[in-house]
Amino acid sequence: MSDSFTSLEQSGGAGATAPIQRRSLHDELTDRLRHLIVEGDLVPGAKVPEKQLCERFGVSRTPLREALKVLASEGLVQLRPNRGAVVSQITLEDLEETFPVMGALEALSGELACARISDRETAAIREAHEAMVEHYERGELAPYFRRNQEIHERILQAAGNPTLTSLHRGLTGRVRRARYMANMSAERWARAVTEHEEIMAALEARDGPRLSRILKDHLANKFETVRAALLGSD
Amino acid sequence: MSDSFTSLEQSGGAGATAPIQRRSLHDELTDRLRHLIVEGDLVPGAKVPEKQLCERFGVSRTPLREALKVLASEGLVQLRPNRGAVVSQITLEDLEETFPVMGALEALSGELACARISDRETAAIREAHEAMVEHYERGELAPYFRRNQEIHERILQAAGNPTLTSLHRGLTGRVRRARYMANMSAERWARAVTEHEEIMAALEARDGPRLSRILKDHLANKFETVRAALLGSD
DNA sequence: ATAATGCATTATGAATGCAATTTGACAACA
DNA sequence: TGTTGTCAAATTGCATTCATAATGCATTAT
Repeated sequence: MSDSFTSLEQSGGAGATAPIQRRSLHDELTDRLRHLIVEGDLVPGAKVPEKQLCERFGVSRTPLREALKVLASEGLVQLRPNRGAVVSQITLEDLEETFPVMGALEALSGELACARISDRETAAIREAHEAMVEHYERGELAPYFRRNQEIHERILQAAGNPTLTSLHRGLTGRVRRARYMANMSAERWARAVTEHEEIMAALEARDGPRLSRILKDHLANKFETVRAALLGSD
Repeated sequence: MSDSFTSLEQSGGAGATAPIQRRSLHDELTDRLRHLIVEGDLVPGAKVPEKQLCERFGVSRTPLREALKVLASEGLVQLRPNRGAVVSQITLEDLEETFPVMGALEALSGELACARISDRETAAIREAHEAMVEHYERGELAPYFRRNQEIHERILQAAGNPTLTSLHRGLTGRVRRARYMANMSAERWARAVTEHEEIMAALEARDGPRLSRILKDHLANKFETVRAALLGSD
């Protein structure tokens, strides 16, 4: 039996024998709602009437409410007893406490990644890095941002620590709604690219402590940018 | 009207006019279930039939299911579509990835705490520390453990970063079920107490980087103990 | 005119009901 | 003997229903 399974596994190729994924409604809903919130389609502070969302998604209230509970535990919405859910506001204070934590997590990811990453993956990240630099030189903000994000995600991935990845993802979701990157000054942008060069160097040298420090500083700088943008716009 | 309210406030005494706290069932249930799991009353790997729990708590399935969703998002239970929930197993691999993350978080908490803690709170922690040492000298494991936990929680608290506290709490919950501290050797115990002396010293000196490093190492050592216990018992 | 009160409407919290899926047992068959 | 197929019981996922609290509005009193 183990044999037949193995042969199946081999002949079928990657994923062919993976369990067909039949997602439950509440699971699907959770993802969709999270997406709506993270991408800003549901504005912070807005009430989230259950009925309206039910009609929007064509489901009953039960799975929707289950999804809301999960999102509440992630901090994306707030549930006020008997008074419904609101999309969480993200305040400067929130960011002030979120960034150091993300910094600590990214620092750890750098440390772990250096210890475990393969040459192959390093090369892949290098590739993403070059692409990102090109976008920078052309002044293409959105593609730059995507590549940037990809690099950080790949480092996280290379750390090989799902718990770490998951916590980081949660914080990213909270913060992403505050996309003030558009306000990024030319100087800050140049500086960020420089920092990324350093990140690549440390990664390719497998210098964990150094990468760790750079990532932490990188995030701290990023926060300063965001803070400046926030204070400036108010 | 403001007058009468004020007088009510004053005559009623503390809390008499405070909003009566009405927790929703699912919220209460979430806490209770979490407690059952963290404290090991529900053994890892065990199935969690909804009906049985409903009878146990005297509620219907709706709030119970909502609670399970939340616990699943915390990683305490696993939900298998159409197949119910099981209490998550905690494997050595899980611990191996959880501890470094906790280490990073505690390190950050040390850093932040040193920057913000008051003399008053430092003194309170010192008090807890002395009490813990006494329990150690008397060989009272359980009270020792409680004090130990109290100290780490107070440092977390002193860091003044709810996000950090919350993430840490989540990980603690996962790990606490693996209470192999009873297997702690005399040497390890002595070493742990020494480390706590160092923690106190660094905290009282407001030496953030040093406290940070000590906490990280402290946790790494703790993990080694747990790992040894795990490997030994299998 | 303004503020307070009572009522109707609406939304949320929880329970129940129903369809679909899984599970376990037992029989048929190679 | 071991495998496969079928079916009943149990369990889960979701929709619906009922109960309770919150909200909006009209009325009334000051």
